[in-house]
Amino acid sequence: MLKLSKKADYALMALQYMGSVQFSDLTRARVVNTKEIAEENNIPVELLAKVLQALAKQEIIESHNGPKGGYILGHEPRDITIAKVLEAIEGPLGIADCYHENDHSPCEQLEHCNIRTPLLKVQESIYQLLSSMTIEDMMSGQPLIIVESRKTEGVNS
Amino acid sequence: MLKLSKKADYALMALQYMGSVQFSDLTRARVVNTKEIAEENNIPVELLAKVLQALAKQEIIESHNGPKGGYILGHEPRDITIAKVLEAIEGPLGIADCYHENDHSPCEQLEHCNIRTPLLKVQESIYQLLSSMTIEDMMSGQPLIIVESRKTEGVNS
DNA sequence: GTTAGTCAAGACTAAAATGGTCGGAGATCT
DNA sequence: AGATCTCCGACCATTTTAGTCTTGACTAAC
Ligand code: SF4
Ligand code: SF4
Repeated sequence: MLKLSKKADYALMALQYMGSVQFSDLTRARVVNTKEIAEENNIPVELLAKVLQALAKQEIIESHNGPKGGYILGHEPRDITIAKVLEAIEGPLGIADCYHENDHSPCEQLEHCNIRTPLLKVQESIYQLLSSMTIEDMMSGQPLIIVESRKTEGVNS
Repeated sequence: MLKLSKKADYALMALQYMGSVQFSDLTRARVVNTKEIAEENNIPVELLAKVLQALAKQEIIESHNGPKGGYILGHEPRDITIAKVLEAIEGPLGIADCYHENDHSPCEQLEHCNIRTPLLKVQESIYQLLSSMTIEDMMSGQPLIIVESRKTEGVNS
C-alpha cells in the first residue's frame, strides 16, 4: 500500500537524470529534451512529457523551446525536495482524505472520529520525511539518505 | 497523494471502536458484530464486513459465529500496530513497486535506477513510523501520538 | 522567411484498483 | 430440528491510473 504512482516515479527519475547531467564534471548547465530522458530511462515518451509539463508548471524545472531546446532544473538539486515533486504530480498529501476535501463528502463520521488526529500526526511525520530529502540525495551514486537511527522504538522522544 | 484507501480507514476505525468497547470500564471482553460497528461509525455494512474478514484472516481479530457472535480483538491494543493493519488490508508496503513484484514486469530500468535505494530508505522510515504506532494510541481520547521531535532537519542522527 | 525541432495542451482508450452489493455456508440458541 | 443470526466468498459498478494520439504554439537555426 501507499505506493506512489508511476508518474511520480518517472518524475523523480527524470529529475535525478537531469541533475546528474547538469552537474556532472564537464557538461554544465546542459539542456536535455524529453526524448533523451525517456530513452535513457526506458519510459514512455508521451507520458513523461506530461509529467515534465506538470513539473514545469510548478516551476520545478524550466522549459526552453525550439531546436536544441529542452528542460533544465529550475533550482539547485538540494533545494528540490521530494515532497515538492510529489505534490506537483499527485496533488497535496492527504493520507486520510479528510483534510483537503472542502466542499463535498465531508466524511460523515468526521465529527466523532478518533483516528483522525493520530493519522494527521503520521501524515505530518511523513511529510517532514519527504521534505528532508532532495534530488541531490538521489544524485550521488552512494545511497546517502538522511534517516538512519530509530530501529524498533525510536521516533518518540 | 499517498492516501490510504477507504478500507484501510474503515479498518482502523473499526479496531479503534472495538478496542474502546472491549476495554472500557465495565463491558470487558464484549463481542461486537459487524452491524454494530458499521452503524456506530456510519460506514457501509457490507464493505466493513469484507474489511473485518481480511483482519480476521490475518488473525488481528477473532471471529465468533452464530447468534450473539461477532468479532473481538485478537491481541492487546498495544500489540496491534498500524503497519500490521494496513498490510492486512492493502498488502505489503511497496512505495516504489519494485520490491514485491517477483515475476512479472521487472521494471525495465531497475538495473541502473538511481532513485531506488533512496526511496527504499524512505519506505523503511515510513514503515518504522507506522510500526511505532498502535491501536492503543488511537483509543485514548487525547491525541497521544508518539512522533514529536524533528521539525525541519531532524530525522538524521 | 522558411523549416525543423521543441514544448504545451487536450481528448481519447485500455487496464487496473477501488468501492460497493449479492446470495450462500456455518454456528448458535430455542 | 428449525429458525435465526452470524461470517464468508464470489460478484458487479465506478473510479482512478497508465498510456496513446492529435493538434497547436513557440523558438532557434538556416
Ligand atoms: S474517517 Fe476519520 S480519518 Fe478517515 S477520513 Fe473520515 S475523518 Fe478523516
Ligand atoms: S524506477 Fe527505480 S524505483 Fe521506480 S520502480 Fe523501477 S526500479 Fe523501483
